Amino acid sequence: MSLATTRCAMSGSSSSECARIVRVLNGHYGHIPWWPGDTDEVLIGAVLTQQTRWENVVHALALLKEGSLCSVAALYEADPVEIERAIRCTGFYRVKTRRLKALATFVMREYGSPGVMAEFPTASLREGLLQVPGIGEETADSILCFGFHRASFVIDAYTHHICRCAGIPEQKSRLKALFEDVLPADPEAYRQTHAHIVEYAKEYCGKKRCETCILMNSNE
DNA sequence: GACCAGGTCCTTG
DNA sequence: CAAGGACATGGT
Repeated sequence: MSLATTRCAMSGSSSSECARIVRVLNGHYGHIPWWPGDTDEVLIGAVLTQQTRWENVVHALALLKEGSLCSVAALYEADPVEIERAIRCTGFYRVKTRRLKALATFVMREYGSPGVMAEFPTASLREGLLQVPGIGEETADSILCFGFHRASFVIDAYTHHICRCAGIPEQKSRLKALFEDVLPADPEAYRQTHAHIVEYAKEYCGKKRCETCILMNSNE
């Protein structure tokens, strides 16, 4: 990539820095496919990907499909042992099985199906999801953003990390509001921006040190 | 063998 | 409220 590596003094507001991150990453990556798949798959994958590599999640989803367990309705009825066996490769498989059961129970009892859920407003869904044990802010927003195509921005460890590199020391809760204030209303922009951030972080940010946040510290 | 991965919850100080 | 630990397998 032919980007300046000179670091510049951080003089902009957090809001304009946020906008800059969105703009720079979009210019760098353009449109990239991210988390395709139906709503059921996103609901399940959102739990499985907690603190876990996506490749392992893909494998688990394939195993769930083989056992006809890759749907909220199926998980609702399934024997936990069967679920555990399929998702073992994602780690934390006992907790995650409990969380999937809790999520499936919530969806089936409160709505009847993910399809019916889609008729409800974002705020209502978010409030409900956060009541489910094992569904925190990031998982809830992932479900809303990628499963129901809502404009609810996902703040994960990567986003927090990159913002810190860019001189935005805000807390995660505050970051969500910052991005949502800067992004256009189009849910697709929310999806793409999150995708860009994750791709960027995985590609350039080392574990311990982060002298690699080149884009964030460049002049454009 | 050490260290980390697209978190969340519970316990402590 | 911040910090630390538990949950667990798989890749580097």
